Amino acid sequence: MTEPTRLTNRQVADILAGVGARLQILDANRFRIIAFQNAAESIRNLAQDINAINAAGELKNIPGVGKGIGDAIHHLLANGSDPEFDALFEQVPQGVVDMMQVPDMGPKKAKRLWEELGIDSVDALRTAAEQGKLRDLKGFGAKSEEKILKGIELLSTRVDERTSIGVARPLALGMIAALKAALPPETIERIEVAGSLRRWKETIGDVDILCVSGQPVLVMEAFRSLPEVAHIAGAGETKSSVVLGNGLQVDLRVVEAKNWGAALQYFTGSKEHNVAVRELALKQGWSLNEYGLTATGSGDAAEGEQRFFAEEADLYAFLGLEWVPPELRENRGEVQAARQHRLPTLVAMGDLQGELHGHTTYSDGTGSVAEMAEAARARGYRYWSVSDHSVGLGIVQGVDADKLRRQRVEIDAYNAHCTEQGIDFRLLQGSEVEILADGALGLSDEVMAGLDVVVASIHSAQRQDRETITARCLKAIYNPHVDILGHPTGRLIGSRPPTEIDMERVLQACRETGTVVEINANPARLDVNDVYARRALELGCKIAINCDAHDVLGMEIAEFGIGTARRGWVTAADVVNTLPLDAMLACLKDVQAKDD
DNA sequence: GCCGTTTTCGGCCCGACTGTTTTCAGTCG
Repeated sequence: MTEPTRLTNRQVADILAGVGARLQILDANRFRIIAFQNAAESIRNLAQDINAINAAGELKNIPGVGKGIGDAIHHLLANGSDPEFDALFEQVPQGVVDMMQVPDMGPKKAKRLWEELGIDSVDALRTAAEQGKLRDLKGFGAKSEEKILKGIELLSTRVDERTSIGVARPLALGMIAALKAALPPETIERIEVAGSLRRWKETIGDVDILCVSGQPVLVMEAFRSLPEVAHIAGAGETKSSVVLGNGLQVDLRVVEAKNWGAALQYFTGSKEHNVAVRELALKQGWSLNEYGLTATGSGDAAEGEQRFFAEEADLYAFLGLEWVPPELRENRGEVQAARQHRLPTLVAMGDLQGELHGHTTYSDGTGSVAEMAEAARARGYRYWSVSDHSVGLGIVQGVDADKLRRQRVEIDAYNAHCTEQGIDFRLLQGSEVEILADGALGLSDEVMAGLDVVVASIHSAQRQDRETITARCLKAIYNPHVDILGHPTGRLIGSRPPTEIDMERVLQACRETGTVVEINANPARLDVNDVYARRALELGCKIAINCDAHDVLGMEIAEFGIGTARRGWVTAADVVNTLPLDAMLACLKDVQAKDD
């Protein structure tokens, strides 16, 4: 019996989004459209495999999935297709859906161009615009053609539509610093990044900056004159949009001090979180916008009465909510938790006591053992684990048992120096041991037993099929000497997709064996991501937040790991490297085994 | 089509901007 090809969460989400887009073009009931879009987004952000959820008969537990969409997904997974969806995909060509990628081209325009001029692809759209065939259509003019051509151009030049937070954040902070420097000190009263950057999302669509100033025009002019600006996309009195050389769009909005709370809330998003908050406000008789609350007349306050909030927390409190940390604002249950005053106290930078995964010149790092130790101490860490690559990783000169012995001497000497000087710091000896293609490890059990911390990671044969790579990883997890699973999915944001590994089984095995799950803080990795981190907690796993530093500057990125952890609802108590040294070591497998 | 601190029906967020318009529809964030 042959099974249909197994659909991934992303594929199911894409199909549902495709259905939503086609319903939009066909001008279906707008709430039905939203339902498909919500379900697609919900499944895209799911930690568990949709097939497993389906097998357990729990599709309807997915937020946004009810009977109708649930049944359709069931069909889709069982047969590889759904008759109703197939008909929709047949009716509206993919090219017409693609046309909606062009800026300012929505479903209404796409539909009319398709129906009235037979345009059914972006290419056909370009040709028609070039030939001036669009201006005859009611509602279109020469300017529309120009705009469409420009939009198509933009589409083809912009390869990645989202920018890594690792790139966007320094750029945004740099622009804020430059803007302050360019203006008299008192011009800007407050300024902060908002949007997905403030939420520490792993990729950023565009940068939103919010500021309070009594002289908005002055601020706008200074902003548009910054040297990074390649193109000015919009220039209003309180709002400007610019595009930087790398294609990143940055929006700056100036508001009055009394609107700061509502404006910061509004521009931080996410859209889904804001919708949930506004719905809640409406139920209490208030309409919420970026300026504040306006009474609708359905509550106690007289219609039209306004409330302003200098701080975000005041707005949340007025609605009966705890202040929601930006990282949680994704409408993943945070509004309800805030109502019940049961939001978690998220892990913060200051909680980290040390790190358990980093490299030195013994493998592919550029800092010596002592240099890395000094850098760790400068950050206020109490411990840092030297975990160079083991043998088995082809491209890197790995560390074998012999080299480890020499390294141990160096580490012992550094620790002795700390003891003499009365310095409360301890270097640990570890390894980032290679999980080989067959699941064997790059070091023997005997050697690993002599190490303080063992991180096990996959760097090769990442294209193995789901079953193979999962079994390979499980073998490492069940090894009694492996303490931490390093960057579990192997993804590189924007350049390499995650392996096909079955994270649900991996996390369950980590829970069962007491293997710690890493959040690798490298902004190109952020692995595990926010969603898997939260799932790991649900299953009862422990987390480690590590920079995987390869040089002394490599420890500066810890904040990205913290941001990802916070997005995953992680508290300090969930993270082993927030513990003092002895308590942290007691969480690791080897020590537990020795105690037995 | 989904959902429930107005739960099995009747709701479902808000404002700015743009281009083509003489009052607005469409798009976006």
